[in-house]
Amino acid sequence: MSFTAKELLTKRGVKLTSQRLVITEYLMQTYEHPTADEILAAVAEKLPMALSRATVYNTLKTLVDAGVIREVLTEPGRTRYDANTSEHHHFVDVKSGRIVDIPQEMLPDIQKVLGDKYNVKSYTVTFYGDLNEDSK
Amino acid sequence: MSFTAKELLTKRGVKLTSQRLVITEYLMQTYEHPTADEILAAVAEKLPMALSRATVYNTLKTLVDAGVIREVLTEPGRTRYDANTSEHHHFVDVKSGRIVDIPQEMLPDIQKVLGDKYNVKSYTVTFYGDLNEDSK
DNA sequence: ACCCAATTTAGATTTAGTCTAAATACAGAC
DNA sequence: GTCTGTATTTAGACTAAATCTAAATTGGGT
Repeated sequence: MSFTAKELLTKRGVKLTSQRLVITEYLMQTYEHPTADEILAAVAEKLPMALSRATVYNTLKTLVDAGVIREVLTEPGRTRYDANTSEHHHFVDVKSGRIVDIPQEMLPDIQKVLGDKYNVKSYTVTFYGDLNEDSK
Repeated sequence: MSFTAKELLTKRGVKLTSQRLVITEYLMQTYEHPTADEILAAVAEKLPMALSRATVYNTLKTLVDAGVIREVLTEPGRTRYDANTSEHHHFVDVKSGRIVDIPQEMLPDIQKVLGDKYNVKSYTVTFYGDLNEDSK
């Protein structure tokens, strides 16, 4: 049901390296939708081995291409990453910047409403607003 | 019904300058969702006066803050701009990169479905897929 | 015409991301 | 286990997008 990072990479045909494993593991256990630099900082500090900026970017590209993670675009100029690859969307709390996952099932299916003219392969919905804290 | 750039800026409390006018006019007559650099290139070439990069960025920020234009985030690392401020969404043709406006009315209203926990102020839907060319 | 605040400007700076070429790691053949 | 070739990682140079700075310009109000 729920895969380890190692199983997931293998399943998706990504060769195992310690850098790829540790980046994937980090993304799987955070809900923070971190940027590449945040990933570098977080992973580098808990690692004995070195980890270069280029490797973080290379690895993120590899993982996105393999479908292991997704890019999240919610603000200008920064790309964030999300290990949740189930179909889902995002809610941005505009005060804190916190990004919360919104499962596909919470929304009506709008994939089909566009009709023949548009062959929709995927879509993302990004909500902006205030997250009601007491119902966290 | 349909405003001139000058009327729109005045209505929104943005002081008139020739740079602001010409950038707003350019955005109002294109459907290309251009980046800041594309705006600079397009506007600079048809202008007698100079126009600096900083002014383009300053002006775009001013116009976004005043609600005259919107930012469009469809791809990593590049911010695009759209003078269509009616509630609408975007379809990205993944082959050509062309971005097409999708009016709010084409979609079910998903503003309300999230319930009390989320106070949605705005949302954007971005579709990715193939645009069927013969029905253009 | 003068003044003051807002705007524009060139260019330096910052930040996100890419590229390059050398070093390292790893899987398969033996 | 060692060899060998390809893939991966690396440091650091580089590029591109956006911001900052401080000086020059503009333009409305008197």
